[in-house]
Amino acid sequence: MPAKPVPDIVVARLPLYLRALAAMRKSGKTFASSKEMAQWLGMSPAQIRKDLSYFGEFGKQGMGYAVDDLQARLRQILHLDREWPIVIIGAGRIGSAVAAYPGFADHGFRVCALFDNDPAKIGTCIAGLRVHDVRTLPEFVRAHGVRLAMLAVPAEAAQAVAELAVSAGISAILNYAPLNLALPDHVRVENIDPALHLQHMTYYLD
Amino acid sequence: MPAKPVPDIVVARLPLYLRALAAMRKSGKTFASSKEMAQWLGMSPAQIRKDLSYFGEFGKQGMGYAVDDLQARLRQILHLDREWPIVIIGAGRIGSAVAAYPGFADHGFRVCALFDNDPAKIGTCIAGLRVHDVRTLPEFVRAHGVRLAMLAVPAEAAQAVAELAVSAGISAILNYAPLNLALPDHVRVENIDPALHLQHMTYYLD
DNA sequence: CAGTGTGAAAGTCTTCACAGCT
DNA sequence: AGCTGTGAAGACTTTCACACTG
Repeated sequence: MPAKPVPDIVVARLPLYLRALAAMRKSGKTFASSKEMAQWLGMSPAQIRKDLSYFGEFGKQGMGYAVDDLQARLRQILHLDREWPIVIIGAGRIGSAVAAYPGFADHGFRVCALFDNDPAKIGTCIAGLRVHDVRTLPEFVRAHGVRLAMLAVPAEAAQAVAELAVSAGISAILNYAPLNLALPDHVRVENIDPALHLQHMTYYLD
Repeated sequence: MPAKPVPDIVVARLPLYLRALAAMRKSGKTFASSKEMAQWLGMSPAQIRKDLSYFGEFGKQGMGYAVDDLQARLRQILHLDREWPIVIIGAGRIGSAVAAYPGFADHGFRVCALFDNDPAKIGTCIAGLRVHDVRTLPEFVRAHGVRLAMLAVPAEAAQAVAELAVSAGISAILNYAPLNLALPDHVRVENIDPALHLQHMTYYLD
């Protein structure tokens, strides 16, 4: 759809717009201007308009954007107009916490299984989900057409497990392990590391 | 120390360098070149050199950087040469998971208390930590000189609780609630939202 | 008019490429 | 030879400012 290539940084902001729109909707608004959304999100109106303009002309002059409409368009653009199955690899503390987090289901992601290599965990249930042997991961991923994985294993194991996942068909990984995964270019990786954020913030203290 | 103002984006990468150095050290190296670190981190050597040059000349020509030395310098720069007490606000699923995560202590952060407003939780222990009444937060923060907080309350409550924390002396917040906190400029806020990352990645699927 | 969409300007960040040190 | 530190170039991002529209 986009005539010109869309910068990744712009794509990264679209989910924020979706979040702002959800808030607008909850407060009963049917139209939202770039200014209102910008205020809610703590960013500039111009940036929102420019970002959206990469994908089309969604606004009405003098009115702003129709909330429902823009929400639907953004969902299409982000491929959120369907349900995405996800697997969680690693059933330790982080994996369990992530599995129990309801915020994914709310956004159209369905966590459908956990994987671990610890025999003591395999076969048990965590947050209502069965823990499978990680060796059965490829089979499971292929059978269910899973594309997304959240990786919550110890750093030492992460690279090998990630490669296993990718070879089975996983093409996007949300990585909680504190290292850089080296994977083929066609695989998207995003990292989450709270410790990194804390270390960043202490720079500004004192 | 820095003669020229350091871009925030550069500060954000320093913890990554610390992580690379820890890995180098574990594998017994005493010197690390920008090239080696860059490879480990998946970035360019030039960027590492430029980033470090904001803070001084730490490298030895022809050798690279002395691992231990650079590690110590970066720790100083990031104010990680001390222990930082942290409070966690919100003892629900996320707060509990974060409290149990050992990764903070490993990096010099000491989680020292949890706060909640649910009478059923107050007084109990989670991950070995007492859950306090959130109304006693200001008192606690002042008494212990806490500057850092992790915020893990429902979105509706987040802004009010954040203001309470800031008025008590908190000056940096790691926010897990899915909204933009509006706080005075002197307060640093960083956000963690896994759902946002997933929504970002699905753009590139199919 | 209020508010979009957008070129052009300004600002920021990354990479290049090379002098200079060990 | 090998690698740092760094101006200058290049790439990317944000902001400005205004023509245009319902």
